[in-house]
This record gives sequence, C-alpha cells and structure tokens, in this order.
Amino acid sequence: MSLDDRKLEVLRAIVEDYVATQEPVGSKALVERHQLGVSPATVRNDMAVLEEEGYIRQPHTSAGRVPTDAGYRLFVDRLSRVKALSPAERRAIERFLVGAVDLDDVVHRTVRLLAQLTRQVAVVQYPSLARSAVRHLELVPISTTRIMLVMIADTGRVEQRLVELPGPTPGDDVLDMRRVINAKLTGQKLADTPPLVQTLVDECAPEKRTTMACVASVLLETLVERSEERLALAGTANLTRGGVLDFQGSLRPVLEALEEEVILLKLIGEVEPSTTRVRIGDENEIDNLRAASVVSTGYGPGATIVGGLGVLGPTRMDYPGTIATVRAVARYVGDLLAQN
Amino acid sequence: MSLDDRKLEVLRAIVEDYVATQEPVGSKALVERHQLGVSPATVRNDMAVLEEEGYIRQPHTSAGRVPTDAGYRLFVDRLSRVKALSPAERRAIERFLVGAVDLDDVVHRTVRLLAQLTRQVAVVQYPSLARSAVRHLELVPISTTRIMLVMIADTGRVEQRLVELPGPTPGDDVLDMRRVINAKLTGQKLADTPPLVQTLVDECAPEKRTTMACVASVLLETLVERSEERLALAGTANLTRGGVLDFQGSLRPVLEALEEEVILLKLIGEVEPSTTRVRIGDENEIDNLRAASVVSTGYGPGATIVGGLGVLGPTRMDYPGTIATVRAVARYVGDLLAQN
DNA sequence: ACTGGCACTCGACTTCGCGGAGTGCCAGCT
DNA sequence: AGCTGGCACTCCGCGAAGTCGAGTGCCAGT
Repeated sequence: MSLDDRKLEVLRAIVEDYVATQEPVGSKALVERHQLGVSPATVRNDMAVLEEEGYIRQPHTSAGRVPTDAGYRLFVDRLSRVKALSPAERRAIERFLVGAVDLDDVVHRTVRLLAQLTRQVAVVQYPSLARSAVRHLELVPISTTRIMLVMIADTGRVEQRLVELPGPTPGDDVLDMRRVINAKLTGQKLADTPPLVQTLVDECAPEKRTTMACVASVLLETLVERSEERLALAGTANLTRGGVLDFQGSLRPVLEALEEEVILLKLIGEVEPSTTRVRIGDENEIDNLRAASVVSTGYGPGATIVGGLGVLGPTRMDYPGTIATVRAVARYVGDLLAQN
Repeated sequence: MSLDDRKLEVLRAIVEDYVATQEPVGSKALVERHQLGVSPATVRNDMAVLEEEGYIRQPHTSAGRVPTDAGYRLFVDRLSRVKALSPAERRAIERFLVGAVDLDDVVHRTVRLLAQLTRQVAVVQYPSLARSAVRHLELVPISTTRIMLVMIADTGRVEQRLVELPGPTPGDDVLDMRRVINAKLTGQKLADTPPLVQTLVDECAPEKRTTMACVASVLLETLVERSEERLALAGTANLTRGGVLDFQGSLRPVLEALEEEVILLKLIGEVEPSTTRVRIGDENEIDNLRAASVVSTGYGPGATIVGGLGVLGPTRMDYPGTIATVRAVARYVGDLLAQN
C-alpha cells in the first residue's frame, strides 16, 4: 500500500496546520480547516498509514499528529510550491540593500534583512577568498623593518597582514617588490597563486631573496591558509520565538553551535551551483542541531558563486516561504555584487 | 539604626551563598556555612534590618533571602576584594593571546577568552577610530574612474572604501594625491583630521580640485562618520547557564539587546581611564537588560585607552572574580597592542 | 544584646479525579 | 472496495486537596 494523492494531501494539511499553530493536529480539526471532502474517520485511516510509513507521529497516544523530519522532507520535496514573494517583501529587500557602501556593509545589511524577513537566525558568508581573484596587492611601509601587506580581491574583500622583514629595507625595494608581485598575481584566482608565489622568490635577485621570501610566506598565509572565511550572524533572538516548544526546550546546544564558525561554514558554505539546500532536523550532521533546519544557498555575481547564505530555525518552519526569501535575497545580493 | 559590621558580614555571606547556589538563603544555612559566631535568630534580626534597608528581599514569605540590586551594589563597593587571578588563569590568558597575527585575530581571541574565563557573554570593542591616529593612507587604482582608499590606523585597524571619481584620472595623479594626503594626515589623530582634509582641497591645483574633493569626501566619511565602531561578541550560549532562573525566564530581551551594536557600545564603549565599571541590574539604562549586570573596562597600549571590553551576565554573578578577569584581560590586550 | 523555643506561613511537590480531545476499530452503507 | 458514523478507550492537562518542610517573626529568658 503506497501513498495516494489524498494521503499526501493529508500530510500537507498536517504540516501546514502544525507550522501555523504549533499544536499537534487531529483528524477532526483537519477536515474542518481543509476541504478534504472526506470524513474524519477516513482521515484517521490515512493518518495511520502515514504514521506507519514514518512521516508523522503522535507525541503520545490520543494526541494529534506531528510531522516527523521525514514528513517535512516529503513536504518540501513534493508537496510545496515555492511561494512568490509579496511586493512588500521585494520592496523591503531593495530598500534594505540600496545604499550599502562597501562589502562589510552589504554583508551586514543582508544578514539583518534575512533575519528580519524570515524571523529566524540568518548567516551570511563573506565572499570566499578561494573563489576570488586578486585585484591588487599593496605593500605599505610601516617602519624600516615592517610592512603591511594589503590584498584587495575582486569580490571587494580586503585582507591585511603585517610582515616583519629580516632587516632594514629601503622604500625603493618595497616598491620594487610591489611591482613584481602585482605583475605576477593581479587577476589570478587565489587558488592558483601558490606556485606563482614560489616563482616570485625564485626569480628574485639573490641579495633580496630573503626579504622576498619573508613577504612570500605571509602572502601565502594571507591568500590561502589564513582565517580564510568570515561570517556574519543575526537574529539569534528569533530562536526564542515559539517559546520553549521548539528545540525541545533548550537553546543551549543551538547557541553553542552558532558560536562555532567552522560549523556555520559547514552549514552554509557547502553550496552547489544554483541549488537551494534544505537540511531538516536529523539530516544535519551536527548533533547540536538535530532539532533545527537549515535553508541555504549560494550567491554571487551572475551565475558564479562566491559564498553562501542561509537561515536556521526550528524544524517546524515555513519552508516554502523561507526558501523563497533566501533565494530572493541571494539573487539581490548577487546583483549588487555584479555592479562592482 | 545603621549597618554595623556584622550586618554587612551577613550581607556578604548572603551574596556569596546565593551566587554559589542560586537558591534563596536562610538563616540556618548561613550560620552553618559561615563562621558568624552567632545564632540563627540573631542573623534573622539582622536580615530583617537588611531587608528594611532594601539590600535583600524575600521572593515570598517563608523563603530565604535574595540580594537586591542595591545589595549587590553594596557588596561590590564595600564588601568584596578583587580576587587575585589563579596562575592557571594567567597562563590561560597568555596562551590564548600569544600567536595572534593581526588585530582581527587579537580581538577575536580576546572575546572568546573572556567568554570562556568568565563563563558569560563577552564583548570587545575594536580600537576606536576616534582615539586612533593615521599611520598611512593608500590609494589603489581599481579602474580609471575608481580607486580604493585604504586607511591604516596606528592601532592596527584598517578601513577601506571605494571612491568613484568624477572622470578618468591618470595613475600619476593618483600617486600625487596619495603623496599629498599622506604628508598632511599621517600621524594625525583622526579626531583632528576634518579641517586638514578641507585644506587638502583648498590647496589643490584647480584642475584637479573636483577629483580631490571626491576623495576628500569619502576620506571624511571613512575617518569620522563611518561605521566608526566595530564589535566582537562571544559566549551567548552562556546565557543559558543557570537554566530558566536568571533573566526571569526569558532570554529574548537580552538576545535582542545583544544584537544592537549601538546598545553594546553604550555598555562597554563609555570608559573612563583605568576604571572598571560595574552596572548592576536596574542601573542599566537599557530596559532589556534590567535583569543583567555588565562589567566593563577600557584597554589600550600603556595608559591610553583605545577601546572598551567587558562581559554581561545575570545580576547573580561572581563580581570579584569577573572584575578581576576583565581587568586582567584588558591589561594583557593593552600590552599586546603596545608591542605593535 | 544575644539565644532557644514556638507557632505560623506559604511555596513545592504529590495525589486524585475529572473532562475532553483524539484515537482505533468495527459494522454498515454506497 | 472504500468511506462513514458510532463507540469504547487512552491519556494528557488541569484544578482541588493534602502533606511536608524550610524559613520566618516574635517573645521570654539569660
């Protein structure tokens, strides 16, 4: 016995009602609120099957039904159509993002916008260095034995690092290095730079080699190894929405997970092109987030992806709405980046 | 009738026990756990007076006593001695901060360290631009009509902004501007720069004046108006410690307050030289934080202060320990900054 | 000025009983 | 077959009632 259309319809109704009311939903209430055209008894039979198959469950005997993670999954995959955004939402997005002056600003506005629209926790990854190219490298002398290395990526990200030189170095030498380095690296994908940096040292005049080696090593750190990824987070207060009910009464593990950048990156950083990814409850690999769902997607100028963004909330969330919002925001941000 | 020494001793005992156990403390338990040398009945009389004076209160008749905000205040001001840090804590601080590679890194490590040591929410303000001086200004051509302005402050902070030029501008002109601007501004306190920026435009050759004006306006924004202050936050998960008891059961307002940078800046940004400031419960001006206490102090190289840092927790917190930790961390960070 | 004793208060926790929402199952209907 | 109405059953939620005990305030005595 498989799931015919009506059973799916029942599942959808259960999910929608439960998301709306946050209370287990019973057969009677279901037929009253939806035009299913059958009696409660029939619905009960369907429910029994759905429960058998693992899509819904009862918190206890003689309570209504609640969707399981699998139930939400089925709902998301086959029963929901992505909602169109309301004009009001579109306007909100535009108004919010217009007037951002630099990358930091864009990211901060975006993350707050997402949190506000979805009423959940929002995460935005800064454009990944790994997916960026070098726009310019600058060496700024700070003292005779120290220079500051500033890298500007085509995504607008700027990274800087202090370089301790092995000995006093005249300003002209610094300018020289700057010229050589830029000639070699400007326009290159960061991922491709490591071998090029090596050739920088090799091709350097012997008497300047130790200095160049110094700069090169910091350069490598900055370009590839370093705190590569950055994140912005907003809307943690939204976790308290819905009282103690969501997250089985303990925000603790969730808050802890949100403090770990590595975890967040796992959640929203692993993006395939033009997909919106939905992870529901148990599908999350992080134990602390078994009671949460994550909707994430990639963003970037045009079709390329330079980073991820998404939201995290209780499994009991409005998936169609959230997915629509996340996608829309990602697209707007991408357009914004394309303008630079 | 005023507060003699024993009454103060009783208050101290109440605060210490309540902080430790999180339960209202009664007269019997008090004499058992502390060597007060008097009977419970005597303590009860003292308690009655302390309650009269507003330093403690009963959650309900026939429960033990709990300190009021005023009680904590008295405790902090007159009854507690700042604890010395344990060697383990000192080591932890050093180990944590050693190896920071740049300012971002320092701030992030510091905030996590503070959160971990105090087991509370930690906030660290980036060195304030208003208190910094210009170390160097760099103009990086991005295209013929766009340059990137990078400012490096003596505190290690780096700010960048994109400048849209009114028309195509040769690279030499950019270099010229860079030289002029640096000559004028390097070493200046940011607070002093606005009039100097104006003279930059005035003294500029007429044909380059519109370009320079463009740069100058962005420069002004960057130096003074712009998102001037930045913050790092960590340890929000610590709010859930102590269960539903602290913050009268609702984290919501606290989390909301923590999302507002402006509020956080108010809390830890207003620092007088070399004072540790303690705001207890109602003393906070922000309504959302009436159930919280904030311990904050300034930090900076040597005696100067470039920013603030602190922690936020329930009014029921270990004040002596927290104060000691906050101070120690601030000092270490200051030393670290002094080395650059 | 402190102490021991004592009556009293009142919240925390347990038990009990009830009502009701919701179920599963079955016999009957279309 | 598939759906429906009816019915007995389960079990949660909630309020009432009762008990327990920590803690208090007060007072008389040292």
